Amino acid sequence: MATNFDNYFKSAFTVDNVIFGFDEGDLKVLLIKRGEEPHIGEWALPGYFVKTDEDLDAAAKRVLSELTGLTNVYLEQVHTFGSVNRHAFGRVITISYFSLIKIDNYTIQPSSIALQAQWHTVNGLQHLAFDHDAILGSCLQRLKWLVKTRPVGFELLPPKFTLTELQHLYEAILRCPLDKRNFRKKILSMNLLVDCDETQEGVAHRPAKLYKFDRKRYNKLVDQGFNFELKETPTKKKNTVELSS
Amino acid sequence: MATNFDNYFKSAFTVDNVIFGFDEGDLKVLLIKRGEEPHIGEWALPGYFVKTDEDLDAAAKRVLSELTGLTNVYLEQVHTFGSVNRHAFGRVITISYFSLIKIDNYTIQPSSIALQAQWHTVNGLQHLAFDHDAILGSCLQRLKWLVKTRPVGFELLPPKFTLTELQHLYEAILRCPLDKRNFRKKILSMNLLVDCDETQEGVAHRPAKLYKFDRKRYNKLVDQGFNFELKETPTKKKNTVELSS
DNA sequence: GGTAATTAGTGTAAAAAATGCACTAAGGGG
DNA sequence: CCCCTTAGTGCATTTTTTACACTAATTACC
Repeated sequence: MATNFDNYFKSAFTVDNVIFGFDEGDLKVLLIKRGEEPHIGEWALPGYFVKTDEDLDAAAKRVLSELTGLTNVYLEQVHTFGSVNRHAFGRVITISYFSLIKIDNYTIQPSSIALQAQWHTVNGLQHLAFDHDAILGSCLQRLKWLVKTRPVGFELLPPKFTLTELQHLYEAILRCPLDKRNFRKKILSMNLLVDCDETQEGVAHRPAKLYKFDRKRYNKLVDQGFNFELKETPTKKKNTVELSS
Repeated sequence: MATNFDNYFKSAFTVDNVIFGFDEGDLKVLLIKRGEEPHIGEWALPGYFVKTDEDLDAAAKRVLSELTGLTNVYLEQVHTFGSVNRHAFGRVITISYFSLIKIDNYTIQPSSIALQAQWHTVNGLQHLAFDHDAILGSCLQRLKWLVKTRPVGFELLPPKFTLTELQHLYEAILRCPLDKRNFRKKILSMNLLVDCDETQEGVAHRPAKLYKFDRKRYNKLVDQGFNFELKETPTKKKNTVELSS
């Protein structure tokens, strides 16, 4: 199909994918070291050009699966960045996505993109190539909002997990401590977890119960428009507002 | 600047702007009647191609000001739509924005875009050109979320307004009735409104007090991370969840 | 085998927020 | 002057949130 837009400015398009994982109590993001100019040697978000006949979501999925081999992953478009000078070699507009993966499932795929892929702890990350700091920032903000609004945390955990692991995940994303009893009460009251009738093994303390996420029930509640909001409880801090002045 | 991306697919890209207004108790959106193929004669969102040296937000602002003459308007990027076949004449990726304007300020600008611009009540709108139904839908959803989260409603009202007008605005956006006493309590407790010491004129009933939005105080509270959440109160409906099965 | 160390798991009371509800007040129109 | 219309106001009940400390189960170590 020859386009009729020959007189209009056209731009190259990429997708950049903020791939989140959770390991050792920390929120991680998968970055690749750039092997070419510009920004050679700097860490960057995995991304690639969108193809002629490819939908945007499909491009994001492709980037993810080329890198990790995973499909069927939580993926969401976040924001589009298109400043005139964001790429030194010409105008490139990028559509940012984030995805949530279970880090255990991740095995590096031999591919051109993935030559230098590595997980990085999100907190305290160095400067990234291009405007990827801003992209990561906006995805983090979205994830923070999402986790308070929908029970997506499960996407980042192995199929069976303990409530403490889940709490640590929430704490890592929200970056605030939560009260154990209140957290459990709230999570369990949603009835989204199924007790596996199993316990942790190989730990040097009382083993915790393992739970699974009940996706069917979740989908049902979503259909009913149920509100999953989870309010944070930054222990020992009042959230009062100055009404004076 | 000659780009280095000659080997990559490039696409034309546009911004589409969902311009919301509020009048006669209804949420409105400004649409234009297409004067050319494809979709000639259908109603569409105002939008235009982004220029070579133009940032995305700037393009959205340009579309808005060419059409309405307004600048300094609430504007937010929402989502990018880029299905391969969304435009019959070639691939066009569009970045959608929405803006909130005070409908009184709107005077149609003589411009090529605006030949056939008209306000339409959002509720019960007919089919729009291209995928503009989906674009409008996502902007509506975002507005709904925003109005519950931030006091942006004021952007749609004249500088001085009554609490009843404000309530009707919220009801129009959220599409549910609110309790008058609870709504007023909640809104006033945020201390964002200033009593103008004036009342309505020319109404055939008890005149209402006029209020102004206190933007300074709002900015202050935003800095403090204050939570403006306003929960809806769909009168006489319990929000209980089935815990069985 | 006993004890120390470590994390799991549990309930209640107080405070804050949300909800439901109905009458009086003020002005214009006839 | 009465009627109509919308403005404006408070309280009691229910629900949600918050703060908080001890016992239980297991391994490691001596």
